[in-house]
Amino acid sequence: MGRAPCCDKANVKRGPWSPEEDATLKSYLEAHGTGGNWIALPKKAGLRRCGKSCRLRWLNYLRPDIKHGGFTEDEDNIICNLYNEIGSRWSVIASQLPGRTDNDVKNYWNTKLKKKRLAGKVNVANNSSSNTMSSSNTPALLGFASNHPSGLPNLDVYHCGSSVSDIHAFTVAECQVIYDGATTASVHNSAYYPYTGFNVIKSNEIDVGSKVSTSSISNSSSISSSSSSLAMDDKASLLTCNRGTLDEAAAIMDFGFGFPCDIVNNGIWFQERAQENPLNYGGYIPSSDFNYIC
DNA sequence: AACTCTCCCAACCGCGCAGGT
DNA sequence: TACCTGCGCGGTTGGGAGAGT
Repeated sequence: MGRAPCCDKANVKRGPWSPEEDATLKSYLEAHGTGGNWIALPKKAGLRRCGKSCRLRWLNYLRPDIKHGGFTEDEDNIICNLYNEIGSRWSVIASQLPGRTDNDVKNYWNTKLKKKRLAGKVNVANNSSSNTMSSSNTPALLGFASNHPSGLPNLDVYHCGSSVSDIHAFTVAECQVIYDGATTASVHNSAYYPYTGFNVIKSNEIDVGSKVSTSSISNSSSISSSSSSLAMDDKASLLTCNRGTLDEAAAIMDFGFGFPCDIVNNGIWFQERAQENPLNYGGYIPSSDFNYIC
């Protein structure tokens, strides 16, 4: 026996929505919300539509924060980079593009971007030498903006150049970690990590000895081990802080070569974070969401 | 002008999952 | 534990619009 239909298809209208239906649905939702039940909604709103159809119409078209119109080049690049990383998880990709829906992104990919990408007209972050890091840049520290909805804590802080596009390899001597000391203990349990002020830990307070085996992770690309920078080779070098509760959480990660994060256009892609919280944020954080501290 | 082809996107479909009973 | 129901997701389709002949 097949699955029961979600509604009585003989008695619901299908096909394109009329302006009157749009207005009815919109005014009902603005006045009453969904009530947590899309299936019952059309009857309450006086619409001869399937609940799923109402939901789709609202989410993909009527919502006030929907952005209609063409995609920007930045959006193209974000989509391509995320597609490279996670494939066709359109809802995850769309969550990184404010105002865009998964349907929008999916349609755009299938009709335009796939071809554009094949033609080589979209920048895609990869492990090539284009991400070569220079250690001669002015050191800077980079932390997440306060209350970032990704839940990523401020105490994951990264050493970089003067801008995201200028992130470079850090040397052991340059290592610093900044963290929010006040709420460290709750970081793993809190979706929102309140900023209450940074502390700075000098490099001599960091345990540089620990390495994390990446045997369960696909081989990452090699970073030169001959420089004074941290070498990754086939391991991920994490500098864990050895101060109490920060021991687990505070880490400096190396950049740009696949694991654990990549610089992508206008932001940074966190492979591990994507796995932790794939449904909502996908591990991509745009550069505008970072604080810069020199 | 008429017809055909291609592109685009709104909408539909069915499945997997989560939550409730 | 099993079943039911609703939600959310990704894949697919249908038809309108515009381009090409």
